[in-house]
Amino acid sequence: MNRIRILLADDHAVVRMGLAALFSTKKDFDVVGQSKNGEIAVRDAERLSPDVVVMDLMMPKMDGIEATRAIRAKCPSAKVLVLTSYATSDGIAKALAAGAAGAIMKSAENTELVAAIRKVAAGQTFVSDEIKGLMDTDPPVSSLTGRQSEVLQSLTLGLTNKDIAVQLGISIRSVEEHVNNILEKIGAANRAEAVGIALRKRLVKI
Amino acid sequence: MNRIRILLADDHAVVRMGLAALFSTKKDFDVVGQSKNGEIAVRDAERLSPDVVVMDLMMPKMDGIEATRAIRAKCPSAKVLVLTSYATSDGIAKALAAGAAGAIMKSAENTELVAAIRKVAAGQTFVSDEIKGLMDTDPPVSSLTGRQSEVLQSLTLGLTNKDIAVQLGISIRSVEEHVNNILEKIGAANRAEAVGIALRKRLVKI
DNA sequence: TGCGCTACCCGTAAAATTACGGGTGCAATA
DNA sequence: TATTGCACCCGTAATTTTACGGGTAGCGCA
Repeated sequence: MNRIRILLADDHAVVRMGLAALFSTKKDFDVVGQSKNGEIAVRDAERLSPDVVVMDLMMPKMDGIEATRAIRAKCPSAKVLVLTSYATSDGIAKALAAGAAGAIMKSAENTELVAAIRKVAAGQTFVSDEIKGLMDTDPPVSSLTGRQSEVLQSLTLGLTNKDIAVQLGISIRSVEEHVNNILEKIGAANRAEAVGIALRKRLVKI
Repeated sequence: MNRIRILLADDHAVVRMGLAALFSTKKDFDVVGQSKNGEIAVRDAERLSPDVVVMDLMMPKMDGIEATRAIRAKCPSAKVLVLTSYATSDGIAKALAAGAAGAIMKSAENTELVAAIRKVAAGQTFVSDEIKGLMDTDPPVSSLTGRQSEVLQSLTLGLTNKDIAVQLGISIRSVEEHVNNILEKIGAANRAEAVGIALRKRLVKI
């Protein structure tokens, strides 16, 4: 019988233990490893070649999105199931674009989680209803350009346009244009709202 | 032998399972209940009179701080140990003010968590070094007045001073004063930074 | 009773932001 | 090759925010 080989990637030891405890009750599940950050997860995935990687999005060293991309590149047979505590449309969209096969929230019931693992292991995709609803009611922002992300990050730190111009070595007028483009793209009426949206949707590092 | 009666309050089933699995390996620990939100935790604490409540801060229905306050009021013999994934100085300070006996991060190692439980069960306080460091490097904001909290919340939503004046039924000039007081109190140079600080420090609901 | 705190009110002026208009050069790509 | 998108540049004007100054009234607490 072919058991599903599972790698757990989460920085919280209690979460890894909980997942391991849950999966140990399923005869067709085999937890082959646990990784406490993204970097280690990538190495462990190469070493252990699991069928499914259960991936937290917020981890130190390397976040779940980058780790997902790296794992999909290095061992394409490993499916990635994103397991997150705070889901944002943009985060999920990025994870799926990076090659994740599914996404589910940590608040999900055990049965749903087990079903999700089986589904992605079978090569199908699985996105929980809760997350689907989120993607519908709050569609992801069309992605920001590199410059826009830099400027948005600076906005959240309270830099004025002049500050940003000096920091980036461009004119104030250009910064104003970047800011206006950001406001339009993320649907903010002003820079304070832009900061609110950026942090709530995790468009920048918190 | 008096085992330590423990109630687990966390909205994530996997975390509750992980904690239960960990504590089941300790002969002096007895997990007597699990609650998936703050409201239920308060009821369960009354019903089960545990020695220690392991309390997540971010939960639906009622957050961990309110739940801590309610539990300390209704059954003072129950010690509360805060277990959080994203610690902020303000959140921890509020939890301790609400009567929590300790605080530790979810990224803590199992041994530290077990030690923390034993310590608060024995009537001592326990704040992990990581959280102590956070409180030192980033001391909590002197608490905002009710009006200031309202205004700060509106700032994060991108309302202009005029909008807020209409919403609260006061003059723009008064709103300006509230905003200035907020900026000074939380150490922000302008409203965009105020929004950034408010959301990063969880001074308002996310 | 006096003190401090909060919630309000008012005016003026400088600074910053936002909203319009107009451009060029460059790189990728269809 | 033509188009598109991005990063830049410039000007003007309205609006908003921020920084000063001043004030009153109510409330709890020492």
